[in-house]
Amino acid sequence: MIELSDKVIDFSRMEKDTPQYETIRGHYLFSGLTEGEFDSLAAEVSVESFEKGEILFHRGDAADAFFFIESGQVELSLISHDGQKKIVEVIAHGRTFAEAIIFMAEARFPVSAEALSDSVVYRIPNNAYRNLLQDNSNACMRLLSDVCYHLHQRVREIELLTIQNARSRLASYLIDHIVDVDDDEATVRLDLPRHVVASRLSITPETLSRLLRTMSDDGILTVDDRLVFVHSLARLRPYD
Amino acid sequence: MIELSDKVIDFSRMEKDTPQYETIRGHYLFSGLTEGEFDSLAAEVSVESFEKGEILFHRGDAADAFFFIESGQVELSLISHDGQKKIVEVIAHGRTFAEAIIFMAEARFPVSAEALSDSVVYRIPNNAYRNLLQDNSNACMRLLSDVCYHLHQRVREIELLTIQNARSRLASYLIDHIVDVDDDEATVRLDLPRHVVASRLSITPETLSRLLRTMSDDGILTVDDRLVFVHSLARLRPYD
DNA sequence: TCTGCAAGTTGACCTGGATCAATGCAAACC
DNA sequence: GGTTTGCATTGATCCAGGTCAACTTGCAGA
Repeated sequence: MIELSDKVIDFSRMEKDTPQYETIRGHYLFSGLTEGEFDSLAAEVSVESFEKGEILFHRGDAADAFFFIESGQVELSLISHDGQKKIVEVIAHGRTFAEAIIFMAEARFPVSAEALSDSVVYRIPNNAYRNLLQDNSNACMRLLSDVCYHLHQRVREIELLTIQNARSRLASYLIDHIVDVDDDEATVRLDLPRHVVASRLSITPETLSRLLRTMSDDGILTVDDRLVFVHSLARLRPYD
Repeated sequence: MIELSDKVIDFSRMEKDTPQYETIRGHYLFSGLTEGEFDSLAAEVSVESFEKGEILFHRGDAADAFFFIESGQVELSLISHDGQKKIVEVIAHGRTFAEAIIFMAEARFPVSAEALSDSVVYRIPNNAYRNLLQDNSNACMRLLSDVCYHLHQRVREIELLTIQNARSRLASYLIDHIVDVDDDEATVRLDLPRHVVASRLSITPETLSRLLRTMSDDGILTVDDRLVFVHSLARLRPYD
């Protein structure tokens, strides 16, 4: 980690009316806490900056904290012995990640995390947060439903990987990233570089390129850099 | 569901010193409850019997309860539009399933459940259990770590599906089902029919058969019905 | 004992998507 | 300006694993 000393703020003394404060305070993991609870937690939070490509942690590292992204993007990935990488998820501003390890006994990160762009994150110690939950069943329930949501997302991904092919997975991805719908047409914004999208879909960049090509040739959609105009949602998903 | 009336017991009046009572009481989701809490929960639990092949629920059904298996086996599966089925998990005696939906707002089962053999299950209403958690942070924490465990299992499965091939997945499966190790040798017991194992590994029965054949031809292992004798764990996993 | 019927095996063949390699192309740098 | 560097596209080829079909085996029921 590179300490950009002028950027690293002392979290516990953060002004309470800044947008940064508002964002994290509004996050569902913290919005249920009282002012006092949050302040005591804030005293233990540290702020860290990472340059694009820097590793926040490796899979298997001891996990004693989770993270909130103040700015930038972080990819969570799995890496095989022969160097292959699969991006499980990309987390951006205002979201937390690795919060599911708060409750693991012998906690180790199940994925690796790498900054996709220059990023600033808040590191929140598991202990500190866990102590707060001890007598705050409200926050406890929120965390439970958060973790359950993640669990279902993973089940959905397993479904996409096993009983759907690359073409269907791309269709699902496009539908998930629609920014505007008009009846059977839609506009999709790909917020990530092509090779990252490909990895999320567990395909190669070549296959992604070819799939978009053939869909485009078939008149189903038009690609303009990171914008995709879907002309027929019906034809995008033949089944369902 | 077939009501095998002579088998369906009134759970709330179950004798407290039966093995059935001991088993469910010892389950981590219930062991943290006081006698009184458990009794009030038991009043809402119903007992249901299913014959082999019967469906407990379909994916997408409204989910207002989770289950504890008293006897038999239940498969959790995903089914695609064209009828393909992928078995996500097989649950047997003494374990719960679908407990992760307790906290979903608009709760729907993310998978389908079917009895693999004749089974007796206890149906536990979400509401009843959730109410107990409200002021029992101990039980709450247990559930949290349970759900986190499942989440990590799913992440592990995604890893196996994306960055490992069929051969490696089978190796992992065999290693997970070892019943006895002796240095570099091991005995594995396959507790499920071949085609179920295949589905769990997201391969066809044909491929499973062929993989075992070639491993057997290579002298890595010997297959005797549902028993597999691994002669070299080292050669089973070339990497790792 | 015969007669399904479902599970498992084996062989022949096919195909979706990976791999390898060449090219384009834009931003970043000297 | 030119050069480097890294992502994206395209074509040619390959292969793991699926599909289809034939055959075997074991067992449940009449």
